[in-house]
Amino acid sequence: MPTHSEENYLKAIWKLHEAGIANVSTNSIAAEVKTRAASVTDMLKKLADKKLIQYQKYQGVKLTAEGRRVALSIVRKHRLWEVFLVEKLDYRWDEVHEIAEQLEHIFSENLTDRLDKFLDFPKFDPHGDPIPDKTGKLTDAASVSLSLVKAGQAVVMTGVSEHSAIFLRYLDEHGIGLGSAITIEQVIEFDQSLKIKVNNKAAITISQNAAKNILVKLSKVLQSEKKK
Amino acid sequence: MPTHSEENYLKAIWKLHEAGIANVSTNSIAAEVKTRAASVTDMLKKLADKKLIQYQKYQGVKLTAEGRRVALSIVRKHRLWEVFLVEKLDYRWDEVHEIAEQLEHIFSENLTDRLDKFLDFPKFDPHGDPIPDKTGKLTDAASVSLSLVKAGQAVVMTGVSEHSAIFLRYLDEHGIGLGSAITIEQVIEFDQSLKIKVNNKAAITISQNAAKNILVKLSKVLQSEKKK
DNA sequence: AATATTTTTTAGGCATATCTAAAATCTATT
DNA sequence: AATAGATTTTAGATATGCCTAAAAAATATT
Repeated sequence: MPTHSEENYLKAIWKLHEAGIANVSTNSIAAEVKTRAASVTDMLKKLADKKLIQYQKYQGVKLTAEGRRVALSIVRKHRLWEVFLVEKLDYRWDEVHEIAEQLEHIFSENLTDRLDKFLDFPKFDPHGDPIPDKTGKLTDAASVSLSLVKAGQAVVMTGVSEHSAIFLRYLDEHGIGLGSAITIEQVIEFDQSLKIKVNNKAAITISQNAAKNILVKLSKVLQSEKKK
Repeated sequence: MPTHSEENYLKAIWKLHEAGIANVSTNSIAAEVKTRAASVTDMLKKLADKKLIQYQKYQGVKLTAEGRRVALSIVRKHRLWEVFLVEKLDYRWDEVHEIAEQLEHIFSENLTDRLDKFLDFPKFDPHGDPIPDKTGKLTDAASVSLSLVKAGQAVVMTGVSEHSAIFLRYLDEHGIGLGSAITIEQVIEFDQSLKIKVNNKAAITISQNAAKNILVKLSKVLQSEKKK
């Protein structure tokens, strides 16, 4: 049974890998788990001993099938608890991360399954991230960054790629949330900021930096998939 | 902030104290937390340094006010989560202990309060044990009105449900106080008044009205039933 | 290709929490 | 009051997980 710490490292490696890095570096892991590179090296040796990662000195790491399984079970729990916190305990989407970081380590597969059922088998967490199923499969959001969408296009918001509370509150303040219908009125040439309409209200302007971190879907297909 | 382990020790000491031991012994703690006496001694030193217990070598331990506060917050969380597991996730009352042992360490006072509200402020956990409120107060589970006890039963007085000076003086005059051992000799059919012995002195008679306002716990039977 | 810079690893510590074995202390009995 | 037995504490290890500082290796720059 992996320790909390081991689980955190596996999750971090999974996240980084998910972000597109094939061989995850020691430093990037250190940044992700908020520790020092030396501590990461220590842990990598242990995880390699336990066959949860493939690791060769100076060459970065990859999850093994078993390591990936563990990582996904943590991600599954994290995201399910986030749904619980928001839907049942009325937390806002920018408040749930720290608590879910603790809850994700609660061990009982049966508990996870019952929670899943209690929440009516949600497919996405409050930030639009997909929740792995029991077997580790995850529905691909197939979303694209709002910053890549052309003027005139109508899209639906499906998620965020930046999860900080500050950013989430920024979105709240601008009336932007999961499922929001967004129309791009204009892409300002000078700084690539966007003039957009959210749910057909008065147009607002958001920076390119903000747009980069907003994930959207071009069609309206998502509406049926999304169960709130 | 106490560690998980410190919290477990404080909870164990609280439990043992609750069971009637004034100065809790090292061995009894070792049995409760399932570890060795030497490990307990180590931890007792640490807890004493942190002023969570009063500890003198070879003399047993007592919780300080702060230690009790911590212990009760753990007990509160444990029992609230047990209610959640049984009422929301359909667990049976004999299945919830291990999972609640993990959940009780989740830290967020706000989460605890929201959970409490979500569960509609339960007073007892699925085993009938009282749930401490935010301030650490707990309703005594075992307490029932003396007027509901059958003839022949031996009980111990635990409280009153009527706080007037007149009533309290009445109790004083009859030698009835917290901790008094009361035996019901006879329930008089005509007016439901009770013939009782207090601390094995000569039998006295009290009215049904008085009996109604005296809270007692059944001294033997209930204790064993409680830990099913 | 040689050197400078960055990244990663090693070496050596520290704190937590546990253990066994032995010593110290308390308690109960004769 | 002396001693046998039980309890508790100390001493000395072990494992986890973190740290800093220095060495080693990889990468970038000239």
